[in-house]
Amino acid sequence: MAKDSADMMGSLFGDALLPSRTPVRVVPILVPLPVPGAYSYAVPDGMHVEPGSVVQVPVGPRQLIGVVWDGENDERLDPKKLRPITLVFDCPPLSKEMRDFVDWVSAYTLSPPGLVARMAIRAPAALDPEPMVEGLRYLGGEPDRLTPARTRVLDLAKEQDVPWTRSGMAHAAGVSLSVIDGLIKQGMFDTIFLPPPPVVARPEPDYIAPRIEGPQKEAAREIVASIREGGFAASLIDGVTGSGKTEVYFEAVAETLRRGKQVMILLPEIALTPAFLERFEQRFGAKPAEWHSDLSPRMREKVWRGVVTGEVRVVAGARSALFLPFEELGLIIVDEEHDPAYKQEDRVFYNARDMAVVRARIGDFPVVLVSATPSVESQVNGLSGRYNLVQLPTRFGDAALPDLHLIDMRRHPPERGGFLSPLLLRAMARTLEKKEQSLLFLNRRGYAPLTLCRVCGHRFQCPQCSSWLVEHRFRNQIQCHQCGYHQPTPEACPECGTFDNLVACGPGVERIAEEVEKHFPDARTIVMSSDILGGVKRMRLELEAIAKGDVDIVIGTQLVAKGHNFPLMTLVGIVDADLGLSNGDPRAAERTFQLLSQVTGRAGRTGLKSHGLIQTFQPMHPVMQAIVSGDSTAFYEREINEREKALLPPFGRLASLIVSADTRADAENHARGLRAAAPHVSGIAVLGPAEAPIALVRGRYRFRLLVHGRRNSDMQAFLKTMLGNGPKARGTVQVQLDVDPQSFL
DNA sequence: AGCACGCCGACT
DNA sequence: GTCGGCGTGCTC
Repeated sequence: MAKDSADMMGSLFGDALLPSRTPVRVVPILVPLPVPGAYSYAVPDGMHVEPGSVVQVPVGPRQLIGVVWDGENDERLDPKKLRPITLVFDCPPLSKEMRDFVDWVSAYTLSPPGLVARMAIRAPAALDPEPMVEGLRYLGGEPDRLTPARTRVLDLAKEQDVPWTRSGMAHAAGVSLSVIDGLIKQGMFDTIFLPPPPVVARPEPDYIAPRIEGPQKEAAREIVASIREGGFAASLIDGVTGSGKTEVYFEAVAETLRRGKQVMILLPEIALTPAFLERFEQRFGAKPAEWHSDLSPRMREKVWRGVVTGEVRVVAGARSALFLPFEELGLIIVDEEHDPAYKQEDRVFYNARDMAVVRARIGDFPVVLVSATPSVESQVNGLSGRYNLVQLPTRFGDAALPDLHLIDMRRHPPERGGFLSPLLLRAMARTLEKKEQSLLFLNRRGYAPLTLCRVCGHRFQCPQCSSWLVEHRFRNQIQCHQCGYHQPTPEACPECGTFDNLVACGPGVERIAEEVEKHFPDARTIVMSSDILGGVKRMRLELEAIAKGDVDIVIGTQLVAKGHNFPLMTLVGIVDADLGLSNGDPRAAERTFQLLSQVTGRAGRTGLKSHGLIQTFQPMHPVMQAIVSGDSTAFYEREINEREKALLPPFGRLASLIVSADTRADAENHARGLRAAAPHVSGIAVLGPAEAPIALVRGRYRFRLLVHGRRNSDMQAFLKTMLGNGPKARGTVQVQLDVDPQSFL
């Protein structure tokens, strides 16, 4: 085939003579800006780019990192006027799979594709190859004077003829760096450049035989079988705390590694503890690579690079790990599937759990969701057979579920001024006598949630957001838990000026601690809440102290519910189990169920008999019943029905739009604006954050409307494209056509 | 996102 | 008269 004439001319006369005859190659590039699509750039002569290439391009006055994308360029742009790509980074291009995933997430979340793509290339310096490491090679020969230190170094170098680093060798030989430097000066060593060491060692699937038996083994077999079968499959492991869920999914990890594929384990940030990494190491002989927000830039870069090149086989990470551009991903695990931390709610709004399922579908490999208390939507998927439901109803080994009882606070009220029922206090006393540990849980920081003036009735309210100010006695402050506002605790009422008449209403953990100290002055008591001073370091020490048995009574907020194990804990008391049930969140019951399950699950891992006492004013409430009976079936059934009821008329099946926002109130406000702006839309359903997922699961609605964003023009654009030209509307919204994830599966 | 421009009210 | 608040538009 003859070359085209321009090319022939180019080779005859040199390209420089005929610049205008060479057609400008133009490629679409996603830039990290909130614009609806790709920008077009010219590819300079001699530069090689392909879809997925990571490049630097000029945008206005600055240089940004972008990704060469698929698809057409905007023909309205004159190719000759386009700005050229500045440079191509030396790293593998994003795979087609990854690009499809970015496009899908962008369409589904109605987020600009460039902002989604940015999440996949968020390891800034990683885009240049890692610098080589300087190594030393022994050349042979003897130095002029042989000292004992020098002998040790040379013996080591002769014994292990491998490249050493300066500091590595000094350390191994037990000498100082100057000894090594002296030998280098004498020409004993040659400096060579070595490829950088791997971030983490390779995990071995068969490092040890799995320690699982009975139902765990059966569950693992089931999941491993689905991996062997190949292709997409979604499973939900629903197992009580301590049932060995982790060991079960480790078998899925092992099988995937045996098949030469990479694995991603997603965890809520809080669960990425050293304990988890060690557990992984015990099974696989090496730690997984970590990925979370407070990774050092250097480490972030190494892991990112290891993932694209395929050197890293397993990543354990928080939700942002979902966008790591794996070379050959073969399995995603989403542990603590129900955890709200999987929701990202800035810039790009997404739930990493849902997007993990999508990524697995696109890559055609399995995904495993794991939880002791699955979210209602995953439960629906499990029950309907869309997900393969794997249940682990019993604890593993010698761990027994604690014996749980409700304390009806109407029949067993605390003494005046107190919050702990005599029944709970008695159980605590018995536990102390046996030299065992108790945990009191109250999900409320500070001393008291409300302060008022006995004389004039003034209530302390936040000047910025109008929620009550919470008294914190440790810090001598009153704080707003909504916006962070705080001031010193006042001594006089600002309204009537009266001194010493301010009264604290209701309990916080600090106040419970005060009550416990009154009843058990000799017990070693500790409060664990996110606002104790001393940060992570102090917390780690305190957890150690608890594990060693140096503490008798722990009083804590949510913080104690997650992750940590308290091996000596035999009594758990829930101070106010009803807290959180009546805050207007349609997800309140579900969240309370999850929290209470987690907290009561903290006890009883020892084999010692353990108890849980739950103080409630509503003993018949479905959450309380589900918790004490250990049977959540009826609870989930009811939750699903409740959510469905919320979807019935006035809009029901006729609704063509769903307005959903962070709170139901926000959604209502936005919907009001929309109804006024677009009276011809047949139905606008207003859903709180909780109902929207169910609506999608049931496939009732064709559109979803996410109400976010800040510009009037977003609203206008929406009205124009989706509703036709309605009257001008005020308000700020961002809108997207919804692609039902379930129809995609 | 960042930045520039333009329009109005509060001031040295 | 200016400074600076924010609402709006633009970036291939």
